[in-house]
Amino acid sequence: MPKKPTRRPRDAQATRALLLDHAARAFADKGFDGARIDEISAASGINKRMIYAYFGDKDGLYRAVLDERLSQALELTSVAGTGAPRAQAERIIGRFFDFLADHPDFVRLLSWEALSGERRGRKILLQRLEAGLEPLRAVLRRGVEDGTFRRDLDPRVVLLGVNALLIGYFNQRHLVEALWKTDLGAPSARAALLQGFLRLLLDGIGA
Amino acid sequence: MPKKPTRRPRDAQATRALLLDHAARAFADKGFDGARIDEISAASGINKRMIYAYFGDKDGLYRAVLDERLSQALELTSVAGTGAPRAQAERIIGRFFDFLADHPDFVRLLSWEALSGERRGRKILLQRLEAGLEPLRAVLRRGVEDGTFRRDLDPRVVLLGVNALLIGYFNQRHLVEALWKTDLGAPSARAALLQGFLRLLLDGIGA
Amino acid sequence: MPKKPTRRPRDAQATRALLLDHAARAFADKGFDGARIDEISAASGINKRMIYAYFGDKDGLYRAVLDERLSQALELTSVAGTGAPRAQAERIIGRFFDFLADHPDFVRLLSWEALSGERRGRKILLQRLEAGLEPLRAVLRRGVEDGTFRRDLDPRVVLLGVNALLIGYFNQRHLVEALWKTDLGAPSARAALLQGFLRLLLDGIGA
Amino acid sequence: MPKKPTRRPRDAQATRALLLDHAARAFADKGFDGARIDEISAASGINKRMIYAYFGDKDGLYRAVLDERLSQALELTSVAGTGAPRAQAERIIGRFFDFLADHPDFVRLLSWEALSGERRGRKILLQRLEAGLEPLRAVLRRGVEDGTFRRDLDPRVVLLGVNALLIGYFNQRHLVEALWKTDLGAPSARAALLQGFLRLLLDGIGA
DNA sequence: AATGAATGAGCTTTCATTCAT
DNA sequence: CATGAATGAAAGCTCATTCAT
Repeated sequence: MPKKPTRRPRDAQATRALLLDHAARAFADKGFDGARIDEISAASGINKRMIYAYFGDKDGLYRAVLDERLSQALELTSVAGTGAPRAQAERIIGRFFDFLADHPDFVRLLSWEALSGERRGRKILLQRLEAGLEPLRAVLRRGVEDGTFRRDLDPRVVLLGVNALLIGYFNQRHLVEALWKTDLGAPSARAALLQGFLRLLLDGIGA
Repeated sequence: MPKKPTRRPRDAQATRALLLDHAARAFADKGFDGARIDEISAASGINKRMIYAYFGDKDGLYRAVLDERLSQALELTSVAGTGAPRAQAERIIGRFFDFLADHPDFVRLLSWEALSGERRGRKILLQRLEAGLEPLRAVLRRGVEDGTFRRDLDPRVVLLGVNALLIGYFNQRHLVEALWKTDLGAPSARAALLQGFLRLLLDGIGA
Repeated sequence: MPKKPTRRPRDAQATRALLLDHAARAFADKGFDGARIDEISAASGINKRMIYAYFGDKDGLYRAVLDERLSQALELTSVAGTGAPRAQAERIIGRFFDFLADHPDFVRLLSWEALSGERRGRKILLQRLEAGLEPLRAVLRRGVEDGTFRRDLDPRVVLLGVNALLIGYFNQRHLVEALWKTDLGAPSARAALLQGFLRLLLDGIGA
Repeated sequence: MPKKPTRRPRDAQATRALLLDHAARAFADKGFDGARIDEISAASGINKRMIYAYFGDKDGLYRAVLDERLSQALELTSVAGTGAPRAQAERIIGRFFDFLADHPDFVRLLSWEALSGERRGRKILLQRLEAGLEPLRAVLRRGVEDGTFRRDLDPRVVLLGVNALLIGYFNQRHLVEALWKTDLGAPSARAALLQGFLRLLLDGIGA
């Protein structure tokens, strides 16, 4: 008789990663308070106990998810580019746009954290996010110096604007699609949208 | 025999309003899952049972809070203005800015709802919000027609931008203040910030 | 049709007392770590939740039990007597003996606490116990002065001895009975035992 | 390929002894229910699995600890002495006193067991303990016969008294020290205390 | 022989909700 | 109307124990 197929990975790294993955999904989906340890455990097929072995408690798991996703984000979005300020700014923002488009969980995670984080003293978030946009800040400064951009431009406001606009959009993407009655996932629509954002951010609305 | 020390509140309406108020604070603070019926009852000094009498259940209370706050918002921000498109756009956005600055609970409520809402089928939100910016849409259209604004301007993108930028900012206001090391509540700083937002939204970053 | 006989006391004081009672039994029986909240709740027929409402947590319940039982003990054993030191000492010790004999749970509670208490910083115990024997201390001092007792008598050692002997005995009563093959609960045996203890404590073993 | 970093301890006996040692400390410290297999394993640096290999389960480990410590105690306290009954009694009790003073873990182990033991059917304890004091019993009997001790002396009560007093004291030693505000570990204080105990046990309190 | 990952049962605690007064 | 005691379901977390390597 074949024994029960007790599938036990016995690979700590893999188990950890699997848990982290399902936890990310759960936290992104329902937030910290809404996510359920039991569900994460069941979904990943890994015993609940392991979560506590690896991450201490629910909060530890949450923190681990946040850290991991955040450093992944910073890594994938970091660009060191050359060229004219305007073109470079477009490239950086475009890169950020693409990353967010491809990582909806990350966007939601970020948004939950922004709302609930203060109470827990985990303000690292926006800081690191803006740090991730440091290259953009440099480009803006350079652009102001060489006259490409407005003299009175406040880079901080621009950074805030980029973050708010892009994250705000991707956060509500499905809702926006419903409102606009378009599928914004298709490559062409996506490109057009990015153009719209860039025009707004870079040129404003004036003629 | 001493009589029962039953203390009757003034009337049902007042009780309801009081509950709604404390519930709003709680939901704004910790979100739907994080808020506690017990805490709302304790904070408002009104018996838990009343919440169920008036609102049915936690979800009903939440919905009531949302409805009440949303209609209040629409009422307070509706502007029917005349004048040049540019000036009028500034006025509308400024009004929205002021409202959000003065109603931080509303901003948070909105954001929580945006994150958790889909599961509960309360998508009314952004819809009504954009409806509230309908005047701005009209102004934009007019401005495009008379050549004040860009030909290829997509009003929807602008509306999204206004919403995202302002709500995104006020949502993280304390964090942004910490990052920038300024108190953005003072009238002058507040006015300057609004100008910065308007410049970005209306003129972009170009020279 | 008669409804289910959901017996709900709805009497906070009674409920509290009932819980305290069953908790005392459980803690006395198995100690803090061995006692089970579920069992206490089931045995008393009161919902688990109430324990947390009244006592906060398991530790709070334990503390409440200890406090209540201890003050009861101090109350019941306090004697203000007159007469010759020797006779008075006998009466005080006899009273203590009787109390312990009649409250086996108290004895065990005390012993568990003595063992596990240090870690929790609840050393109040022996202190209060010796405080309860304060009258005996006074009698000893008086007896030393008037020559009834030894000059070099150390009252503290006697107090310790009384405590240790009596509590030590009642703690192991069943075991002692098995060893000695007698029933020490019967009135006559009990009186004889007390006499034995008094002789040992007061007269020692010498001829 | 690097080899597996398996570190083999010297031998099975040493491993067993090490485990027993740390287990004794843990059980003495927190009792059976309070002790943690994980902690014992971690403290001794020996894999948890070994505990199960050597002792079967937690209960087996506990029993092993108890047996080992108990036989060690009996061995170390056995005295075969000669001389006058009174002097000999003092020597036996003194020996017991010294042993308990030097083995605080043993004292606590004994006390935990006395409390929780019945349920587990390990009553051997006090039996063996009194057996250990068999020599004292013989001396007492001899003393009664030759008129050194009281006619009506009940040796069993004395044995109980010696046990209760000494174990009761060493069990609460730190607490007693705090109450009396003395360090009872210093040789002189220790000797004085023993004298006090002996006087109480042998001479009582009378003048 | 030895390791460390994995497990299931069961523990304490919390929560929205209801009932008796 | 109003109260606060009471409840069941389920949450987070812990433990002794076993399995695969």
